[in-house]
Amino acid sequence: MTVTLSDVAARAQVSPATVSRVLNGNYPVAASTRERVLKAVDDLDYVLNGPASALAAATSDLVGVLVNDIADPFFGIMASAVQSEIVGPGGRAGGERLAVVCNTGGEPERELTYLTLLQRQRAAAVVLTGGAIENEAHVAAVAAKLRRLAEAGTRVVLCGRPPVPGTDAVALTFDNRGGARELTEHLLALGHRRIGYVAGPEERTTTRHRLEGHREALAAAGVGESDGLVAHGSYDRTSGYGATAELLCREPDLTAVVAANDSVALGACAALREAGLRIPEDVSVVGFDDLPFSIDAAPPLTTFHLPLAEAAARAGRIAMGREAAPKGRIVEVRGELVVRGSTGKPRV
Amino acid sequence: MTVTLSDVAARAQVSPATVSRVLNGNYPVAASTRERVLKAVDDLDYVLNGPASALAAATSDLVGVLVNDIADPFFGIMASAVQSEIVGPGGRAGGERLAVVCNTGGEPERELTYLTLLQRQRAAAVVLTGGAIENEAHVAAVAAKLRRLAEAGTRVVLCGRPPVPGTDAVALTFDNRGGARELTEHLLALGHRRIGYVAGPEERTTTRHRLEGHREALAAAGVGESDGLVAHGSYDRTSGYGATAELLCREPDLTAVVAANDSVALGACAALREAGLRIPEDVSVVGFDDLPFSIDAAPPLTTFHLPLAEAAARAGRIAMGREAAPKGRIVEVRGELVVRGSTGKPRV
DNA sequence: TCTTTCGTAGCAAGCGCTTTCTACGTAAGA
DNA sequence: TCTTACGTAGAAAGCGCTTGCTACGAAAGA
Repeated sequence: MTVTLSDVAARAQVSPATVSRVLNGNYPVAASTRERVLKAVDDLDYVLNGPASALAAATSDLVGVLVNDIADPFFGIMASAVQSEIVGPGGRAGGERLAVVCNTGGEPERELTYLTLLQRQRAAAVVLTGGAIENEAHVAAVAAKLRRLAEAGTRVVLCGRPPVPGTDAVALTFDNRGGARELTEHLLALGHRRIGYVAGPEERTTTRHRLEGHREALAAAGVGESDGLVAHGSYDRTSGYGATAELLCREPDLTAVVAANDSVALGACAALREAGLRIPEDVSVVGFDDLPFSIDAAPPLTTFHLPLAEAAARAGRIAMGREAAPKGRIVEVRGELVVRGSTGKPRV
Repeated sequence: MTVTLSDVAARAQVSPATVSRVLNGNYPVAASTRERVLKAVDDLDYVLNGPASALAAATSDLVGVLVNDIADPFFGIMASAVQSEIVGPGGRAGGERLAVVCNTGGEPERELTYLTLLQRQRAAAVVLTGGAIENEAHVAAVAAKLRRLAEAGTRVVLCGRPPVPGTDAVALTFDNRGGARELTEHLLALGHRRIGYVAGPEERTTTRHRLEGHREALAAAGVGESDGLVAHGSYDRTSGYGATAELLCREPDLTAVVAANDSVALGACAALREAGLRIPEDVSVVGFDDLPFSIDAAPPLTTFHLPLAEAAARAGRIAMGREAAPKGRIVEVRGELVVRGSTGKPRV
């Protein structure tokens, strides 16, 4: 019923082997023969059977991309960049690779499940994005999985995620700690002393690193930090809104809020505004990531720019073997402080 | 080297057939046997070979999702929703399906290429999101491809995309025309008469429908529309910025701008503000889609809310056969006008 | 007691492709 | 002229799984 290789072979009056070789272009075939085959392919509207091909050749053209939440532009941008780099070998028509995007929702089990599913598909490569979950058992499980994948020939690259000890997965990390430090230093330089911090979910490397950077800056400036000034939440706007309202309750006279990321910052702004506070006259706010929308916020967000697309593109290229892995297999991607309208001197 | 079914079979002292049946759970196996098999699977850390399984069973657990741009939350939200609904049959552990997200960039060839790639993978289903390209040849080519896919047993669902004649693909369409009409009616009701329109790219159904809705409203109100008031661009912020600046040049005294979508509206706001105009005191702005960030814009955007996640989730369920297709195979998803701070009465 | 039925398990034939190895004709070297 | 080499094509053996069919013992019905 569906057209197979041998149907094409029959029509072109050659053996199936020859058709396969024409299609893969990895073996010399006389021009006239090739043409005949190509014509037959066209006539019959033949499409290769991927699974059969993958089985026989023991390779696949699937590339997995693990993200926490594809609806979040932070991950969308990276997924997009990875995808644009995973073109197939030789650039042959139709020879492209397919990106399998897996939404883990930040849940450990789903992360492992998807890794197994990708292993089952014999994925050519896997790119893991976003911060990792900090849980000994889970980290060990992930390490084991990544080792298995690597053994099976799947290239593993981490993007914006800390290295996984015990594996030789390439890691492109983000300077979360340094970025947070710069952001807080910026606020301190403006004269702020009572600085609230709306953190991301606990047990996440990204959350911890950013919070650590913040604390480093405070400590370096000799500013004490009361526990009352840190609230945890998730990485979305709603959470930023709620956490900020709570912070405001605990410490009505804070003059600045450091948010875990830009979305959270937007939520924080909304909460602040609702409390009758102006930004930045009454309270300064900073985000993190510099997602596209942060420039359009009211006021535009001071934040820490992360070159997400560039980093992910590089991760994609490394995953495809089109770029050498950095020496040491680990490299930190630099970000940059972007000062916009959401920060200013504290009210007196 | 890698563990195969028969390795497991050997260890569990059963035939490969039995192992397969335990794993698929589609054939009675004695509890004691099953247990033995499961233990062997666990001991050997066995992972099924997806391609082999797909070949033998002539089915796959891949679901394609075509999007224009996964970095755009409009598509990210839909992709996420589809993905959350494509769980496998019976909810068996590891029995989940994988979402293959294909970024077409709105290019016709890439759309076809990806469709072919998904056909090659024998995808279980394909969900096409976003507006379609209006080009006779392309539409015909897509229709042919969708027919082929359907023949091969791949379920095809369109989400936010007009039906494709000549196929029986289920279509969940968005009310782009009606939404645009409501938006413009809202502006007209406020008293606006000189309304600029920043349209999306040409040859796109979404662009055309929204523009038509806008014109319908103008016509119904007896307001003439000069060509000078419409500018085309892409669906992003930058484009909205540029097009608005241009519009402002051509018609300095316009009092409202209708944008093709929220991102474009944000760009429009930026251009307006740079021209020294206040929103909405001097110029009102409306977006479309009601993406999460539009509530945080300055000022919050009046826009037309599209239930993207709900629609895409439904599309996913229909694609998986977990929900019956709507009768007629076509249904229009309703949206809703959301009035926020970016619109007001025109200046006098 | 003899058959029928049921519950389990194995055999073996593929699924559609890739690839090694072999074969064959012709051009080049001796 | 005879060999060697080369370029090209085919035969056939799998790749690792699924599944229709057969087989066989035990329970149930006659």
